[in-house]
Amino acid sequence: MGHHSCCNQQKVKRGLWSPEEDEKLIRYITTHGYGCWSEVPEKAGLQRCGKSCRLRWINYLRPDIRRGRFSPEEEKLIISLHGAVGNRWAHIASHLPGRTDNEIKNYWNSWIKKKIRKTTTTQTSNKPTTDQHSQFGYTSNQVDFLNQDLVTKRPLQDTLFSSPSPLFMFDTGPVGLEGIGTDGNERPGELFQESMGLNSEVVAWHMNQQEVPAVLPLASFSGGMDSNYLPPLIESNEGMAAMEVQPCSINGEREMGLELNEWVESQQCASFLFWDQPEGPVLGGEEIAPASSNMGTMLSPYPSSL
DNA sequence: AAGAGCGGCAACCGCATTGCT
DNA sequence: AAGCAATGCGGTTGCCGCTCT
Repeated sequence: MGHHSCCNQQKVKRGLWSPEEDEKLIRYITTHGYGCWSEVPEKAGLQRCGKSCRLRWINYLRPDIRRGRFSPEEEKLIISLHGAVGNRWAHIASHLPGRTDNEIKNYWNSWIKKKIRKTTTTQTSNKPTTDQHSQFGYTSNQVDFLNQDLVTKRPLQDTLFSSPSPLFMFDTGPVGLEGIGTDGNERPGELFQESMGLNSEVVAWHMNQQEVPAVLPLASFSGGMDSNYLPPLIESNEGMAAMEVQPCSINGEREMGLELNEWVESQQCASFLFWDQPEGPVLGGEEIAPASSNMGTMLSPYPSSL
């Protein structure tokens, strides 16, 4: 198609929407719905193409839209989901109620990249420290991964969703990975890098137990999922997106004295990101992220490089 | 004060996908 | 099965406001 059929009409207006146009579109959609977007402009008295109307409604005018700054929890969720599915903005947006793909895409392309570059610049001249990363809300392992993603543009979802291994594991325990590692000095970034060479993936979300009581059987995640699959999110009582959880044996393995990377390997896991740990120090006494979140610890997985 | 540079973001473009005939 | 139209999606553009010099 050279031209969009919906935009073939003459004198279609382009550019920013005026308040009057917005009002017309809102009035029409709220009374008639939007069964066929190509019919909307004419019926609503707008000199726009249907596609433009749809975009305007979905991204800015629909009543359940959520505007304003992204919360730390949303930001973390975006980064985590982006690591899992790549630039599939609509997919990511589906896990952030009220947010649009366009908004998330813009956010990623400006704010998050800027943060990462800023951190990377610092990193090149100085050995990274926990403080440097936590000033932006990222741990070193997150930054490492994101840098890699930005540089290589590797289509991560290909490896993630083609893996025969269990893709998702969940830990409802209040301490999760606390104490994993035998020397007491391991940093999350090092653990992350060490685990990058493995060939399978796992998603492990360690959620706050009080907020996320639901349990889903692990088997429901381990096979037959289509390429669009992500575990379902549920709403906590604070309005945050949270993932349903399933107990796993992290603590048990820790008690057996395994290093985390060994444990990861034994579980056919590839890599992890570590989010907030509001319970206090973890991983050998290191606080791995600023305790700014009340979301609980969230472990986000990334597929290993092949 | 003014203009150049930059970044954020709304909107567009083109391709992919879906659904209908 | 093929063709077409509508919709969905991600990449990109370009305007506008802010900051810097």
